This record gives sequence, structure tokens and C-alpha cells, in this order.
Amino acid sequence: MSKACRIMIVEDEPKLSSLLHDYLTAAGYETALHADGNKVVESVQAKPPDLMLLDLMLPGKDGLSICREVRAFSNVPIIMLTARVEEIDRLLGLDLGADDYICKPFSPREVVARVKAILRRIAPQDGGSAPILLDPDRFAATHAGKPLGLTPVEFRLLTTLAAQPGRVFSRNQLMDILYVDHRIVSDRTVDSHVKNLRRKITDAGGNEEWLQSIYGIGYKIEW
Amino acid sequence: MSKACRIMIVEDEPKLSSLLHDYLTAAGYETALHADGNKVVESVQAKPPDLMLLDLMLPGKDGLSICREVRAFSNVPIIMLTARVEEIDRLLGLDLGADDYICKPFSPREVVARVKAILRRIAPQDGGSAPILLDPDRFAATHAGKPLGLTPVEFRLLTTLAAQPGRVFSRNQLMDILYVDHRIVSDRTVDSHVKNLRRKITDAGGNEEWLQSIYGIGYKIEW
DNA sequence: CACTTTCATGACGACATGGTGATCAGCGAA
DNA sequence: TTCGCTGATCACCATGTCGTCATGAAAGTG
Repeated sequence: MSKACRIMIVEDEPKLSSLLHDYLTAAGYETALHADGNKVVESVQAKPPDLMLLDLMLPGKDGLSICREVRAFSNVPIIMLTARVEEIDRLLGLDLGADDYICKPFSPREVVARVKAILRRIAPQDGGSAPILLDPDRFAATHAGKPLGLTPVEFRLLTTLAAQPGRVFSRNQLMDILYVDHRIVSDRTVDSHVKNLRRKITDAGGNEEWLQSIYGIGYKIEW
Repeated sequence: MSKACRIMIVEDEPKLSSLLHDYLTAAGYETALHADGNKVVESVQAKPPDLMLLDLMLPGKDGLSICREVRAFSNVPIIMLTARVEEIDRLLGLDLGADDYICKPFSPREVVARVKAILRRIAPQDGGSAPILLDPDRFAATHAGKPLGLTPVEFRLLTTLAAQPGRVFSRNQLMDILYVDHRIVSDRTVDSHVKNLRRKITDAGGNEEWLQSIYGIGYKIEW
């Protein structure tokens, strides 16, 4: 399976937390739940998530303190959930170091959108999640230090897919991106490049399941 | 009720944008204006609007690139504004992921009507009432985090029904939507797909009564 | 209740799709 | 030129998916 981003949800209202869990899971994230503020900081220390959704009002330790304490040792992105708009200004003034603030009631889609936005923003510095490193400048792809030795087309293909892990690209989309001049090539050409790419990935010690085909749809990267 | 929806208008012609602003405001929406394409993507990331009106030809970054970049992190509805009818076909072929295309010159009333239509269409998704979540990008349908593992036909069928919960679709309507090429298939084929879909829904812990048959009419989703 | 229509289900064959290796053209370097 | 590399296409096979049918159950009708 994949190494999806882990989102920690700290929210005492069960309906809200399960709603968030469902939407985030559907968007390809893993979730970790805390219904009160008691063990949150320890949990973040033990197993740091990739992002935190932190309710302000909590039984046990409140979100404000949690945010401060976490910030003392971690730069993990934090989105604060607040009950009232007016609070946001106050929180901004406190300079907690949270990355975003969302006011209840919120649409789960909006939350997912902001999560995606933040994770995307910090993605470049987050090299840990992707087992294959891509360096456009050097035109080099490496896995565990081993260079894959990709051809130009293979490199563009991998870069495209890896830019949005989990998203499925149709062959037409891939060809549009691979060939800016919109030349007409056979669908099977993509298959061929995928085949070669998979071989080079496994040759370098990678997992061939990283590059998955979705029957009747296209291809995606999942790690 | 929820607060007013924010519509982002990206249009370099001042007369047009102020016209759109006036009509949308009159219709009860808030607006955010961009006269060129330079900071649009950043703005969408920072404060996602509920819908975007995006002109194709822009100073700075063009609408095509903006659409692609926004789609990389957001499912916000996008309506593209184009100068010529012929362009629409080309844009459709590029599979940008825009939700609608409007050709200049357009009547502001028409734009407002389409905006309303799209926001109404996606509104149900915001409620969080749907127990099964659909993500076209990932080609993923999940219930409580569990993936259903749908085939392309099943995914289209479920998407169609779930887009308008409660509405009954006849088998002919479903076939029309499932097969753009209008091939002739037996009515019973729909039954088969419904059967498989129901099984996968229940396998994932869902309720098989969600997908109901209406005797003599067709099928509907009810949740 | 008898009869008809409609639906659910499992099985099966036809077909579409994906994986793979072979082949060939284009192209630059030796 | 020949060689080697890249990239595009094809043929073949395996597998997944789809459409249809037969059968029995359920729903509607008179």
C-alpha cells in the first residue's frame, strides 16, 4: 500500500471528526483521531503527523496550549478549527504559528481543499514521503541513492505522475503533457514507457506496484 | 443558511468584469476580482472561492495554465469564458477539468444562471450527508474510508445517481449517460451493473437500500 | 387468486484492456 | 558507414470487464 499523508484530527464532536475522517480518507489521506486534548502532544512527539486539524475548544487540554506546545518542537502544519469568526482575529494576534484557521460551521470539502493547499505548499521540502527523488535540474531520478537512468520521456512521465500521487491520469492527459506539440501517437506508446519505467524502478530496488494502472482509466503513482 | 458564496472573477476587460460583478452581487453572491492572471492561483490557495469565472485570454498567466494549476490542488468549480465557439471543442479535448464553458459575447443573466446551476449541483456534496464519497481525480469511491473498487461503468453509474439523490433515472437515461457513443445495449445490462454496485456497497459496510429500484420506472439513490 | 410485468441473481461467452517482447525508424557519436 | 540509444508501433497473450441470457422471485393488475 501507499504511504499517504497522516492527518491528525483533534476534535471532541464525534460527528464532526468522523465526517472529517471520511472526507480526508476519500482524498487519500490517513487519519489519527483524538477526542480530547490530553495525549495529543505526546502523540505528536511519538508519531508526528503530516498535518494537524486542531479544534480550539476541547475537553482536557485546550487547542491553544496544544498549539504552543507542539510549536515548541515541531513545524508540523496546523489548521485551527474555531467556533466563531471573531476568534480568528484574536488567534492571529496571539501569533501561535498555526498555518490556517477555519471557522465552524465549515464544509468538509473546504477543509480538504485547505489541507491539500497546505500540503502542496510544503510538498517540495517534504522529500521523505516519496521513495524516488526527482531532480529536474540535474535531470536525475534516484531511489535509495541509485540512479534510475531514465530517458527524457520516462523522466517527464514520472515527474508528471509523481507531482500528484494518487491522482489517476488518462493516457490522453499523459500524452498531452508528454508532448507539448500535440503530436498524435498511439495509446500503447504510453504503456510501453510505463513498462520501461517500471523495469528501471524495480531494477533500482523500488516496488513495481508504485506505478499502478487503473483498468479502463489510466495510470497513477501511489506511495 | 450558509453565508454567501464567493465567486472569483478573472477577467481583464473592466466593463465585463464590473458587469459580472453587478449581476452576481444582485444575485446574492460575493465577488473577488482579478484583472490579470498573475496572482490568481496564489489567491485561490489562500482563500478558495466557491466558484471561478475564468477568462481564457489574460495578461500575465493565461486561463489555461491557471485552470491546470488550480485543478492540481482544488476541485473548485470553474467556468471558462472564451472568445470563440471553436475554442470550446479544443478545450474540451484538453480535458482541463473545467465545469462549464461560456462563449463571448454572453448575457450576464446566462452567466448567473449557469453559476446557480453549478452551485446547486455541487451543493449536496457540501452537506456531508452522502455516506459514499466520490473523488473523480483519484477514481476512488469510499465508504467510511473503505474503497469500493469500482469498475469504470460502475463508477459512472454511481456518480450519475449520486449527483442528484432522490431523482429517479430510467434505464434509458442511464444508458445515455453511461455510454456517450449511444450504443444499443439491453435494459437488463443496467440491472447487472446495479447488482454489482449494490454488492460492492454492502461489501464496504454500506446499506444496500441506498440504491433503490422504482418498479416500472428505474433506479435512484436515496440517503 | 391467477396472470402479467418487472426485477434480482448467477453463469457464461464476447470483447476490451493491459503487459510484454520484438521490431523498426530516426538520430547522433564513434 | 556502423553502432548504440531512444522512442514509437505492433502482435500476441493473459486477464478484467461487460453484455446477455435463463431462471426464479417479487410486484403490480384484474
